[in-house]
Amino acid sequence: MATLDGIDRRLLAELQAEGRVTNVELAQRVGLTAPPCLRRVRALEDAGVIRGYHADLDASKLGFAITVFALVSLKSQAEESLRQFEDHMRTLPEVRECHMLNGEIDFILKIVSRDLQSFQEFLTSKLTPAPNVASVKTSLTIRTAKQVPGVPLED
Amino acid sequence: MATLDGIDRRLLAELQAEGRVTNVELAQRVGLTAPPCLRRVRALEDAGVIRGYHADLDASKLGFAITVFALVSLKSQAEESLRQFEDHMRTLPEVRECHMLNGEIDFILKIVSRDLQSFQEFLTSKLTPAPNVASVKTSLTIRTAKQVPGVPLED
DNA sequence: TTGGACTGCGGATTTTGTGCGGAAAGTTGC
DNA sequence: GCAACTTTCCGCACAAAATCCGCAGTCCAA
Repeated sequence: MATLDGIDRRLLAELQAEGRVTNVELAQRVGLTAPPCLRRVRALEDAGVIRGYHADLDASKLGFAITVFALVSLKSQAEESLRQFEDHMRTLPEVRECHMLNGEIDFILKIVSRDLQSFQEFLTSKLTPAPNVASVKTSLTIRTAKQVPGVPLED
Repeated sequence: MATLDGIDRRLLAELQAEGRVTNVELAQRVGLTAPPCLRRVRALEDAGVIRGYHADLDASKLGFAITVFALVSLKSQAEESLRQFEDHMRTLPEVRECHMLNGEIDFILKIVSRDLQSFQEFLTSKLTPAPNVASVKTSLTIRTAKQVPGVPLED
């Protein structure tokens, strides 16, 4: 956990909100000139605080109408079984997120698919028959009210 | 849903994976020169296909140790009640995502917090007492095996 | 053939990125 | 307690690179 000063936090907040600002603009916003601003950003990248940058795409405009959350329980919670399941999830492009949870649900998945048919095809041919899967409960997203990336730096 | 050709799709895939590539680099990767490449990107931005760009930050390195999924049921599913709840969620910085679901669970939330104490403070003072909330079931994330933004353009 | 859309080229402007001098803050030794 | 040293980081200057505009040529489709 790196030691960050106030300027670093403002840099991160700005870049999280608007990842393609120019360095000169960014420097103005945080009250620096461009060179030290760039050096700080590079340092944050090298330290792994900034993992990368991503375009935020409109899924519906690209023909991905379906977002589903799947609650998965496994038959065995042995570490090797968990790893094996996670490795499998990493190979499936429809699975965008895979989180291991406490409690009786073992994993939650976020799945993005083009339509209901291709989702069900995915579910029955890729997810449910995966080794060690005990149960899968899925919930379709009706609408998304909020979708903000990252962490709440604003407080 | 915009009409995209193969070059557009490759542009989007590249920008989703690496949102800060320079335009000249991007142009090379998709087989264009820089000016038409930039015009395509601008057009995709204007069309809303690209909603924006965001830095991907390491939550743990910034002191946000806790990610929680909360399954929320409301007392009333009237449209006005749903809207009211969504509006409230939009005001809470800890709530990073809020999706309305089908089935008996009404909403799923992704919540990011600094530590267990501040999360429980948030839960008992902000979420559970929110108007119209019937029940909240939370699950702590043990570890995250996969976290990929956006849509599966690679297929 | 003509219109429309898009590409590639050239060049002005802006941005990125590096080397260097100097100020501020913290540290060591006396 | 204080001076000298070290460290760190800023801002300036300048070179390299990318952005982004006007313009002319090209490729389809009507």
